[in-house]
Amino acid sequence: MERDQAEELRALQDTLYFIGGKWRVPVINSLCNGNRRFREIERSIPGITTRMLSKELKDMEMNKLVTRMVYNDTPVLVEYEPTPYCRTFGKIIQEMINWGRDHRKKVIQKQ
Amino acid sequence: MERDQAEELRALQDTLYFIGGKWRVPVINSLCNGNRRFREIERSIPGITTRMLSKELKDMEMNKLVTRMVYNDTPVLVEYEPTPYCRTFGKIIQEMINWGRDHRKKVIQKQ
DNA sequence: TAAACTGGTATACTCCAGTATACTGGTAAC
DNA sequence: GTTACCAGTATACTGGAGTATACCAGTTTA
Repeated sequence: MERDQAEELRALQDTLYFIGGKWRVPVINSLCNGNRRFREIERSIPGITTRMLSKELKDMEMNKLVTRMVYNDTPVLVEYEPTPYCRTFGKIIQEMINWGRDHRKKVIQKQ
Repeated sequence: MERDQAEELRALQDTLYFIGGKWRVPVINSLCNGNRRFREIERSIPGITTRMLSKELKDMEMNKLVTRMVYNDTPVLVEYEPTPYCRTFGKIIQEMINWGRDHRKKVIQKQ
């Protein structure tokens, strides 16, 4: 049986669309690494602005990648919990980390 | 030994940067599927324009992801050959295809 | 009591990735 | 002789992703 290139391309493009911008994957990664609070996530991703993180988390909440939990202690405590669905990105992210690592090695080697 | 989150993030961001825009991954995928000629690649990726494909292939040539071969028959024949390095993306792409497929299933299921 | 933390929002701006469209010069098929 | 293929280039335009910066109200630390 022949592989359906069109179907594969669709699946691929769905994933790329879902990943979207510059910050989605790093945010997922941060959550999967155990970071939960807003400033904690922010600090774990150098370069991201509050605005972008805020947008990203809202978007991810709508897409059921993250659950926003508010605890009414004083001061109020907010935690972002990655959903099981969020964690299904794990393999892709791991492959990306591996590739990036090898790439860096290769670049250093060349110099 | 503790995992180095900063190092992992760097590797991840390197990969994301390398992937760059909307078309890099689909083009790599097309090449890895055996498409070689300009119009052939173009047709295999619905929605891409000649301009974007041209830019992408040039960029990929500079980054040693693709080799441009010109055969001086008449009419001139041009072929784009993916380098071994290009093929190292295979795992990431496969994981992306898998994820996209599962995602689609999940979405259809919900309706 | 001033500084620094929390979890964000508001406004303004910029730049370039991606789109749209037309065109070229040569070859080959109908 | 006109339509269609090949492998692209040229020009013009735009939307929105991402940046920069300031601000808020409350709390805790020095």
